[in-house]
Amino acid sequence: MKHILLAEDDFDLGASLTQYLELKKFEVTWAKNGKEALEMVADKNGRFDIFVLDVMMPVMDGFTLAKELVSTYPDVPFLFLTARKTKEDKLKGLKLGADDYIAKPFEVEELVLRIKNIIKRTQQENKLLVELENNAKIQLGKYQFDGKNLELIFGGVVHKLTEKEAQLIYFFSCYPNQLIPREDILKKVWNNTDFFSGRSMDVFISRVRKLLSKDDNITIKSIRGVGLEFSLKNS
Amino acid sequence: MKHILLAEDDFDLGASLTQYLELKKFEVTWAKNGKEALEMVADKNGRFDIFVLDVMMPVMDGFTLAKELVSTYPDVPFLFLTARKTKEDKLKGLKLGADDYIAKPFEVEELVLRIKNIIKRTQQENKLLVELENNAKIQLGKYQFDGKNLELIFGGVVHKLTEKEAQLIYFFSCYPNQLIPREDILKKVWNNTDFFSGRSMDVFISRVRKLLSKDDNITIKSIRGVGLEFSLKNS
DNA sequence: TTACTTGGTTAATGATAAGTTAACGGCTAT
DNA sequence: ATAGCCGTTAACTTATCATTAACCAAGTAA
Repeated sequence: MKHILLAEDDFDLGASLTQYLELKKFEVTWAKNGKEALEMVADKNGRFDIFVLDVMMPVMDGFTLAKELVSTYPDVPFLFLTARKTKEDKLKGLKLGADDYIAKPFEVEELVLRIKNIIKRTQQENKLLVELENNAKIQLGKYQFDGKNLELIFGGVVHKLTEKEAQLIYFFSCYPNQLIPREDILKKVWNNTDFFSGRSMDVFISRVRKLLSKDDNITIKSIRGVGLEFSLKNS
Repeated sequence: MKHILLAEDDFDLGASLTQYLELKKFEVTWAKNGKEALEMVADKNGRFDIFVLDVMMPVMDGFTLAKELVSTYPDVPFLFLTARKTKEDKLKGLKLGADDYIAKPFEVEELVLRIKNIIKRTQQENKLLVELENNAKIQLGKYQFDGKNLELIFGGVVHKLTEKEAQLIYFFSCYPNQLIPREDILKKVWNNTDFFSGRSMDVFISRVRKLLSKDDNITIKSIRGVGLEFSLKNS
């Protein structure tokens, strides 16, 4: 069962969210403010699958809370709930590394979807990471990708990769055949979503395309204004 | 069967780790604090394959425990579990010679992987060490390496090595044809990962390259920002 | 159409990691 | 003491690689 930490000061909203999420088979720990949240997380040594944080809370606000949390538990994904829908707020949230951002009022069903999505993604990434640690080479069409030794192998020929190239390829192979928002890649691989990182990413995508061009079944197509899709047709 | 000493005061975590590790066919001895751990290790004369130590424990903390353990059983690898993921802690751990460092919360699966990795590495190194202790010479391409007598022999000609040169060559020969992170070499050969040790290592790598340059099938190539690869083509 | 945006590609740039050689300084053994 | 050895530090050079810039092509809204 997935364990959610919910930090929400509003009693009504908190109670109904808790109830609904439990209905959806999540285990929910509900903290009424940031300080309480920190204590509850520490109690469990941070063993949560996701943190869901309200931005506006007394005692300690969501942003401050998030900052504390990431520093201690960098591997747990988190998303913000907020009444304000300003762009600055969103940016502030993303800068902290938030995995998502939902503006109140929202449909509970949508929150559940997003939570599920984030947890799924996180697990996906961990799964492949484990595979890599195990020395396993990942098969990408006719290529073999060895993320540990930074190698891309095609027909017995080994091509050395740089770290960033490898990271990007690794990230793509986590999400084959699905649309990946540019923002997500930037956050994960560049830890940064500014303009220049974006351009830098474009350069790397161009390179990776070239590196993987020997197999026609691998394509990286871009969806203007949204993101990229790494397709792997298995012929 | 590999034998793990687990020092962990948290009952829940300790119990679940023990259970999981046993499931993965490890023999687990679980100590609830540092003092108990020392006794248990002494009981078995230190015959463990790895020590897994929680940093924060009552009676005797993980760092103190580790210090005691390395002084008596320097050959057993160990890793730290810790809730805090501060840089100082990590550095403190590495200074003590820790082989790894896992921040809570972690996936149990990840812990298993790291444990396996460390044990594998240690065995790899021990295997060659035994080889050296016994018949004293390792074949490296056209060279013979005698780590015990600090000699490198090429075509009957004996070249005397210094201790560090020998250690480095020995370390490389443990991991032929794979990327070795700089940090790993520094930890093992220099017991230190600071800037100057790194530069010192560069000097030695340069020397070793020269020493081994008479056989074209031996190369030490560096992967910027990551590490080195000692390749041994057998022609 | 025009004006503007987004992304692709290539080349130039600059930061910094690594390579190399030499000088230094703490030991040890004489 | 002192000469020699050896690991470290320093100084300088070279190479690598992510970033930035510059220029293009394809989309999109007016």
